[in-house]
Amino acid sequence: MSLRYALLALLTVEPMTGYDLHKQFESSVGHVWHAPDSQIYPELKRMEAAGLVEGEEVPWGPRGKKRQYHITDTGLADFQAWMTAPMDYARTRDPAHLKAAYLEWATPEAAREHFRAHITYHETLRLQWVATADAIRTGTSTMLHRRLQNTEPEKHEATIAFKEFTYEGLIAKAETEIAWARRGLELVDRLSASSQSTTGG
Amino acid sequence: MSLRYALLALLTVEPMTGYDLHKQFESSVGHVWHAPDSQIYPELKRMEAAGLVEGEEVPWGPRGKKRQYHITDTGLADFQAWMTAPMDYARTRDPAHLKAAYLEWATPEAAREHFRAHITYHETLRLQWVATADAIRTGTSTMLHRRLQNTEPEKHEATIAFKEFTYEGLIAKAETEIAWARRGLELVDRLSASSQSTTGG
DNA sequence: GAAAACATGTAACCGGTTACATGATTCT
DNA sequence: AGAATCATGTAACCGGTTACATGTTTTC
Repeated sequence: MSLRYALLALLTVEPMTGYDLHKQFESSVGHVWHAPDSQIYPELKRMEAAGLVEGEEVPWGPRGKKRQYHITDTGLADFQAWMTAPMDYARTRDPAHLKAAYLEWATPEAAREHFRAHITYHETLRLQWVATADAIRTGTSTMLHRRLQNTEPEKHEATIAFKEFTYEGLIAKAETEIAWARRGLELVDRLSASSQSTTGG
Repeated sequence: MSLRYALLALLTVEPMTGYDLHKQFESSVGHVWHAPDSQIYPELKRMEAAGLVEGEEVPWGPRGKKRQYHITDTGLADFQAWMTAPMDYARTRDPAHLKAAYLEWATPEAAREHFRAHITYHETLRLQWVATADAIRTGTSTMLHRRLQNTEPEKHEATIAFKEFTYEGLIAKAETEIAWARRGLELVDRLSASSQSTTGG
C-alpha cells in the first residue's frame, strides 16, 4: 500500500505522467522506494478510480498523447492521513543476516565473498545517498527546487530539513552495514587462522 | 525463496515437525526470518516433492500423529549451494524513511509520534537481540546447544561465532535506527521552535 | 472439565517481479 | 536512418498475509 503514498508524495510537487513517476523511482525517491512501470500504471488507474488523482489526456507531439495525473483534494487528504497514522512495521525478513548466521556451512572464501558483496552493495547505496544529500543541501536538486516553488515559504525549512535528515539516516544505515561486514571479513580471517592451526598442529 | 533456506537451516539441527519450525520462527530464527504456519506447511510439502526433505509419520499420543521432516543429502547440498551463491539484494523499499522524507505534511506532534514509534519498535528488537546474543555467548541457547551436539567439534567455534556476529550486526542496526530517530525528535523540536518564532514575531 | 499448547492445513487476496508487447517522439 | 527516450500497458507468476477451519494432547 506504500506505493500509493510514494506516488501521492511525488504528485504533491506537480502533475506527472506514469512515465515521469517511473523515472523518479529510478532516481531520487527510488532510494527509499522502487516500483517498475508495470506496477505504476495500474496503480494510477486504481487511484483515479478511488478519486485520489485525476488523469488528463495531453497532446504529445503531432500524433502522440500522454496522460498526466494531478493529485485531488481527496488524494491530498488521504496522503496527510497516512502521514499522521502510525506505521505498521513488517516482520523481520533479512536474507543477508540469515545467511551470515549460518556461514559455518560455507567455505571461508565464500564467506569472505558474502561480506565483500555486502560491502560493495552498501557502498554503492552510500555513494548515491551522499550525492543526493549534497544536492538537497546545496539546492542543486531540481525535484526539490520544483517542490519548493509550489510550497509556502514557511514550509521551506521543514521540507528541506526532513529530506536531508532522511538521507542522513540512510547513509548511517549503510555505514553500519559496511562496518559490520568489514568486521565479518576479520572474523573469517580469525576463524581460518584458528582452524588452520588446529589442522596443522 | 529464502523461506526454503531458513527451513533447511533449522532442519540441519535435527528433524522437526511443521509446528516445531513454526515455533522457531516465533523465537530465535524469527529475528532474522518470519513465516506463518500457513506458509510453512505447504512449503515443506513442496520441499519434500523436490527431494530436499523427507517427512515421516510419527505417533503422537494414543490417537494423534505428526509428520517429522528431516533434511536429505540433496537438501543439504542445496543449502550449501545457497550459502555459497551470491545474494541478490532486493530493491530499497523503506516505508519508515519514505514517510520521514515528507514529514512537513504532518503536524509536529504526528512527526514526533512517528519517531517515538520508530524508537519503541527498534528498542524492542534490540532488547530481544541482546538477550539472544547473550544466550549464544553464555551457552544458554538450547537450540544452539542441540546444534553443537550434531556438529563436528572443529566447527563449533565458527558455528557460535557466526551466530553471535549476526546478532551483533542486528543490534548495531537497531542502535543506528534509534540514534537516527532521536535526532529526528530534536529536529522536530528545532523546526517547531523556528516556525513558532516566525508566527509569533 | 477447561484452557493452553500441539498439530495441520485451505482459500482468498495482495503487493511485487518478470517477461512480453507495442508504438510515438526526439535526438544525433 | 537509427538509437535513445518517451509512453503505456497486459499476463503469468511468486512470496507472503489474513482469515478460516479442525481436531488432539497435555497441563492445570
